[in-house]
Amino acid sequence: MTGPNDFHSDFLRSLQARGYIHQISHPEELDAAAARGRIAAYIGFDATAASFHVGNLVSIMLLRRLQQAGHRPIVVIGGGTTKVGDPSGKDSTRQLLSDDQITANIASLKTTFAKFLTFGDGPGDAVLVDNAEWLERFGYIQFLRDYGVHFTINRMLTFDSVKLRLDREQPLTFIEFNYMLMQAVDFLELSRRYDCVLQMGGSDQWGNIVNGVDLIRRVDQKPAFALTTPLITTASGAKMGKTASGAVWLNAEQLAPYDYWQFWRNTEDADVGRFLRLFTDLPLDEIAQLEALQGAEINEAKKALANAATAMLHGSQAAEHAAEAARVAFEQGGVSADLPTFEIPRAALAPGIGLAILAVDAGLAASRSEVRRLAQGGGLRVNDTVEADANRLVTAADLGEGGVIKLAAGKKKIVLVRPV
RNA sequence: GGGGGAAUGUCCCGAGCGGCAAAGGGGGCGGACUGUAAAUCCGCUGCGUAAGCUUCGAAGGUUCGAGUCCUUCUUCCCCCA
Repeated sequence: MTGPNDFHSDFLRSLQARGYIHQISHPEELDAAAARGRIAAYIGFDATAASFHVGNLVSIMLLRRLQQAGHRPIVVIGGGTTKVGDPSGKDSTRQLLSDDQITANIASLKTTFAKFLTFGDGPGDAVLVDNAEWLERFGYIQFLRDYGVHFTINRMLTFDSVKLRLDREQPLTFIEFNYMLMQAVDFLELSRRYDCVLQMGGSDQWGNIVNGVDLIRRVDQKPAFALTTPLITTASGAKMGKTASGAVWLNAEQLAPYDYWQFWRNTEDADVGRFLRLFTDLPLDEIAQLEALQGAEINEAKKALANAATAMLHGSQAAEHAAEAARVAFEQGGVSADLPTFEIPRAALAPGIGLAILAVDAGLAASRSEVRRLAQGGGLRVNDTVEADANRLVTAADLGEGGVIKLAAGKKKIVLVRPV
């Protein structure tokens, strides 16, 4: 939205063309710097969960674009800041995590970055650092003397993250109030260590990022820039990132590649082009063609999106399996071994097991009551036959094609029950 | 320190004369229509096969019966000092 329409650097041109830019602090200067030579830029990630979800994907892709343009991505994992808690965009204080949890989360998150970035010691290679490395070294008084002097309360009170809480008369704890200082110090530290000139992030990070820019310019008189991405929502206005089964995690253990593929396959028509540009490496002209498809044909574009996005995260083989499983399940009505599977001891089928119980165990529903309601509404199917009685017994006689029982809740949630 | 309000279905907002599993939204789920889309329409939305069980900030009490009345406590807001 902000800045000139045509940039000179490959990096910003690419971001512009693919829809990553929301705001840039000094567009011309940054563009010139990126056109002149290799720059280093960073994005910070908090370690509040063991896995990223699609909401973080824009940022991760942004670092990927940076590297593709020949620049150096720096991934900052907030081992230190996570201990403080970012108040941005939240109207209540988040539960603070223990050191052990944070350490475990960091280890888990690291594996995801390797799928999107090339790490190493070369000049364009990505590096990953944990801000606990420097933040934890500070003593309180030293921190206040070194950095506290550069921040006025007057100004801090004007930031959205703070104002939001105050306006809503929600408490903002002192520890959270300090978050923005720590993030600014991160940027300064990276500027000194890696000559990092740019911090990127979601639009809700603008205030935090600009603080770092100001700090660097003031303390070291060095260039520093901010760049934020727009908040990604679906065309119908919903926050992106929910499926039938919950959040769209990037870890395969928390969301199977099949479900990840399905998430992208179910993209709204109006979002296909935008998502292809943001979340795949497909060339822009190819995307333009896919985007131009009309009516039912746009499903081909959604498959391309699902294939590309899944391949990038889980590998091309996983993507092919997911695509094939979906093709068999949806276009032929059959079963594929790649569908989500639930294993049950063969012995349990002899006396028979209640359908409602089985459906809950298999993860199709949260409670037996829910299964019952599903059945009443005509949404429960066993081997593609609508089943109105959630209490009936499921036995070995229900084993169908491939020696499995195919349970479905609605048209999209399918689980194969496999006796072992 | 004094006075006044508020907390509801463990997703959110929000009604609730002492008989309430608790109005109404949003969201979510299912069905219909389509194209595994959107929009629209319909149904469902505490747990349990059922009898029944457990819910309305917490703990006590009054009552045949309490979300609803009383007491104490917790948290949040407002006004006065």
